Amino acid sequence: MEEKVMYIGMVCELTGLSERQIRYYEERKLVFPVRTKGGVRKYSFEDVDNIREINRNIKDGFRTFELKGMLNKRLHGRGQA
Amino acid sequence: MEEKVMYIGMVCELTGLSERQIRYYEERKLVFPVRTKGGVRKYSFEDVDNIREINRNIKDGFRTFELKGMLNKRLHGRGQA
DNA sequence: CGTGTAAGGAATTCTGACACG
DNA sequence: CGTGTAAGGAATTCTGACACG
Repeated sequence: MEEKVMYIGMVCELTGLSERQIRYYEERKLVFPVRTKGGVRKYSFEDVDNIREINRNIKDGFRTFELKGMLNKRLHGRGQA
Repeated sequence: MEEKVMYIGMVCELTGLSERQIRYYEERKLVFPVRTKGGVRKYSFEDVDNIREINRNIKDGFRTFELKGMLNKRLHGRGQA
C-alpha cells in the first residue's frame, strides 16, 4: 500500500516516534509525505516502514546526511533496500 | 490491510461520498470505525471497500436495514461477500 | 429513509523558535 | 545533530438538530 492515507499522529502510534522526529526526517529529505489542501501531511505504510528504518539507522550511529546518500544510491540502483 | 489508520476525510476522498453518508452508515450499524482518544473515527481499507459496497447497494434500491440483515448473514455464514 | 447544511466546540496538525550539547 | 517543548493559528472532525419527502 503506497497510498498516502494517514496523518502524522497515526505514524507516531505505528512507529512509537514523536512528531518532531518524523517531521525532522522530512526536513532532511528522507521521507516525502504529500499534503492536504490545508497543509496536513499524509503518509503511506511504505513511509512508515522507511521511517522505522531511518530511526533504526540513526540509533546505530548514522547521520541523516549519510542516510540521504544511501537513499540516493537505492533510488539509482536496482531496487529495494 | 485491516488496520484502522485513516480519518473520515480520507474515506470521503477514496469513496467520493460525504461525511454525512459515511457517518450514517455507521449509525445504521453497517460500518465500525474505531475511535481516537479524542473521539475521532479511524477507518481501514477494508472499511472503505465495505462503504463503497453499501452505497452501491443503496443506489440499487436496498434499505440500510436490509443491508444489515445481509451483513449478519455473512458474518454467520462461511466467509466474504 | 438517506442525505444536506449551519453551528459551536473539541481534537489534531502546522510553523518557527529557543534549548541542549 | 537530533530531539524536546511552549505558543498561537489553522485545518479537520464531532455531535445534535432542522430540513426534505
